[in-house]
Amino acid sequence: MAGQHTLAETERQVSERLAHMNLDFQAMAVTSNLFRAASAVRNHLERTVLSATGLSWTAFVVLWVTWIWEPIETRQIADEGGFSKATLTGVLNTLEGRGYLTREKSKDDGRLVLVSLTDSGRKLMDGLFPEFNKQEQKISSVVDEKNQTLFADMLRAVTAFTEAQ
Amino acid sequence: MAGQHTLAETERQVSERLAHMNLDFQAMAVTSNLFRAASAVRNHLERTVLSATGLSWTAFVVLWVTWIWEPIETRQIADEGGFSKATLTGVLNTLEGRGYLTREKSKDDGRLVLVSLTDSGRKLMDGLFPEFNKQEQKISSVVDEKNQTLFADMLRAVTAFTEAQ
DNA sequence: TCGAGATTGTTCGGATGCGAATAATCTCAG
DNA sequence: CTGAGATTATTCGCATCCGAACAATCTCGA
Repeated sequence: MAGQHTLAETERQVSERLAHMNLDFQAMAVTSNLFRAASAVRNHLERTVLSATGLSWTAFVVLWVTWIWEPIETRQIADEGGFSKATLTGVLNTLEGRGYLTREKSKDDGRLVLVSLTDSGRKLMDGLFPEFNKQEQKISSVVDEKNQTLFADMLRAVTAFTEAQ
Repeated sequence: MAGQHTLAETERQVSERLAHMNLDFQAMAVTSNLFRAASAVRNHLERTVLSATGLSWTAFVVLWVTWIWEPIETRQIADEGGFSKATLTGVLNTLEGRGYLTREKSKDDGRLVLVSLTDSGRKLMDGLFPEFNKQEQKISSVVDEKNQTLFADMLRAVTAFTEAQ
């Protein structure tokens, strides 16, 4: 829940407190709502879809990326998922311990480690992702069908620009 | 950086691997780009604006919410910031230890704790937030001026719907 | 008034999360 | 061939993160 203040109340209070500072409130609204939305959706998906599996959000992302690209180099998982290599090492330990994936040294380059799903991990994702996608569909449906492409395009543009900085 | 695969390559690979599963790819694009964008922007702001201050992202959010609403109840900080009470306790310990804010028991309700910025904390935000907002402006500028309102509205709608679930 | 139930912040245990340092491996100019 | 520099995954220390259990406090019907 949004707590005591609605989004509108919060934005009113912000502009009141910061009125004298000559800021770009439009830009502030864009980024702050970006984080709010991402956080709300993540929390929702964790509670509705992930909690039953005992997977953390990051663990799910790791499994998902591996599911799509396996066998995949660890550095690419970290890139796709948006977290550090150090974080990934810990999550891979967790997921390997639960038998969802395996690590294997690359034969071409001894520095690299390749990650693949086990049968158990693949079975998990086969059952889990359709469920996950149903929730994605419900959430996305608040945006008009015709605007969804524009919405995704805007998000892509923000990502591309920011990563290029 | 986005790593070896562009956004387009990733989405192509996804639809190739999951073509047989009858999923809503439009919805998948919306949510996955939502997370990518939020993660990219957060990482960028951490590196460009926050790293010099030694503040974590969450610590900054706590300071920002307190800055806007002080004196503020801790439960509201957690609500506005989108993280748990348990997390907040730890971050408040850190920020209180650095002298940026103070905790005080509510006189009206002995269960509540009120948080306020110290002079040091207020001074920090006075200097830091305009810098932060400049980056927000740069990032938001990738979306047409006339579309920014629509963009923020879509994000607000996603948040409102998801939190109501 | 009073006590069962609700609410709040903290504590606890365990899993992320990151930057910096490290060891292993690869690259490529000389 | 070779060794200095680059690249990679891991380790380390520390700061988030969260759900669950907890103690303190409030509420409100009987």
